[in-house]
Amino acid sequence: MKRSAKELDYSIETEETAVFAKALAHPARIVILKHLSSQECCYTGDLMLELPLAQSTISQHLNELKKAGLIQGEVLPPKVRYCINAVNWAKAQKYFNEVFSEDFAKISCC
Amino acid sequence: MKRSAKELDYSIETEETAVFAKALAHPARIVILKHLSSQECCYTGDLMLELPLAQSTISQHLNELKKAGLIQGEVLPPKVRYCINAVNWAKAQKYFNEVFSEDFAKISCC
DNA sequence: AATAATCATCGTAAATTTGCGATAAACGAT
DNA sequence: ATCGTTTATCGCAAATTTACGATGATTATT
Repeated sequence: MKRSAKELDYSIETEETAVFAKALAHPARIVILKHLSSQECCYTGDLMLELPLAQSTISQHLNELKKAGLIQGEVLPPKVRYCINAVNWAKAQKYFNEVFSEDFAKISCC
Repeated sequence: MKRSAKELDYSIETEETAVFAKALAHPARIVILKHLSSQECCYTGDLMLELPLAQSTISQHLNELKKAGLIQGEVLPPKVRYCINAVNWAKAQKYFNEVFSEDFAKISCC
């Protein structure tokens, strides 16, 4: 890794797509996102029942998703309720649709 | 990372979704995929014109995409022609659509 | 047989990711 | 004021990712 983080070698959209993809790049985070998008909201404790991971690890995964902008947390002491971030969710939908806009089902390329 | 790679803690679909997402989790690979899906096929040399990376690094990224199943290479000495893998491309489309099936545009969750 | 072109692989270094237990922080309830 | 509940953060270790230059492999051309 010799490249500076400040250089801008790619378009904003390309960079953001990669950030969203990285957020999805772990099965635990897929589980969390699917759970949140089907159940509207949930607490960290709920996720501990669905994941084979320590509480601290789940908290880290939640933080990854938050950093990527896909979820948001509302503090309701002593709990924290997590939900999908609607704005960035729509953005991610759009970006992934663009990546996969082309359909190769009937094209025999090679 | 204390967990064994052999344990199966998640569903096959969840694991595969994460693998596809990891393949997309770098801007260079987004560029490659977009290029391939718009241009049908291309050679490694073509990608060197579009990416600020060394040839060996691009080769590694191509290998990542190949391992994830999203692309395939046909050896045409001394070149190699890369294309989208239609079967897994369709699979990835389906998986991402499932993750993002829910629409939060009009739902005020939190 | 030697050369040029193209791409993969090797070796290495730095950064990041993933995981855990332990501990801290926040707050309601007692 | 202390205790229990819930979640975040710290510190650490192991694994993986990303990047490069150098080298190797393959094959057409000379």
